[in-house]
Amino acid sequence: MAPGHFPGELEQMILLAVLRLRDEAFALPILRELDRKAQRSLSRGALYKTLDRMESKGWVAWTREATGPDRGGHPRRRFRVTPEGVEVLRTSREALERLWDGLDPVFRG
Amino acid sequence: MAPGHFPGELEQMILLAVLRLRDEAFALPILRELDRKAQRSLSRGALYKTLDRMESKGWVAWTREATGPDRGGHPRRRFRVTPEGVEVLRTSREALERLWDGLDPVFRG
DNA sequence: CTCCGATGTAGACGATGTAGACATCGACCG
DNA sequence: CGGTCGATGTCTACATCGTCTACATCGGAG
Repeated sequence: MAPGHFPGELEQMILLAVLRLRDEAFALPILRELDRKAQRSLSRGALYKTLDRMESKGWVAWTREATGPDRGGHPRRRFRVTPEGVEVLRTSREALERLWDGLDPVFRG
Repeated sequence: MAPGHFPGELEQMILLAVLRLRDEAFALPILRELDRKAQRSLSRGALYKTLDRMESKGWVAWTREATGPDRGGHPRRRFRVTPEGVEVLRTSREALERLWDGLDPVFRG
């Protein structure tokens, strides 16, 4: 998209969580990953909303997985990051990287 | 503040630009730094709005610098990041760091 | 006096972040 | 069979963030 288009703070983290989970990127696992790795807890509604918005921007895509192993219920959605999604993530990371670069180490923690 | 409180994408970059500029953190220099280091261009209005919001959250503070060296005009505002601001920046960076950690190098660029 | 450049401020609005209520569908338990 | 529970999804409403354009100020240059 537009070169100056950066993903939001939450979008970034969700994109990363989906990448990390590879073929296990379903809603609940994503929530758990965010909570464990980033101390970032949010509701399912918030997650789906963001995921849907990113889908319309072409950063993620998904497929319905017909009913899980044993548990019944709605077919769940398996998410994946598109090449465009990887690209905006990379762009964002590089920008942050350059801004942190050279900063007094006392700020890094 | 609240443990789950992360700075927005733009807030993060502005905080970093202010840190980088040390005692030269005035509006225009911040805009230039963002543009050069992060290819992130925005209007002055957008910058001030964000800076003001961060002030009310206690992440930045500023002082009026009585008229510059020679140029006349309004006294300009010199910004600085507060300890709280440094803290949220650090938290955010660490979260992102952990999410990127271990990801296939092909995603990093 | 007027125009200009460096600043700041105000107002409006679209985009992002977030929660909570509500709906489905099997499994399991009387 | 009816009720409850857990894993899922969907929808609505709202708060916060990101952004621009227009407007106001104040010296210096013409």
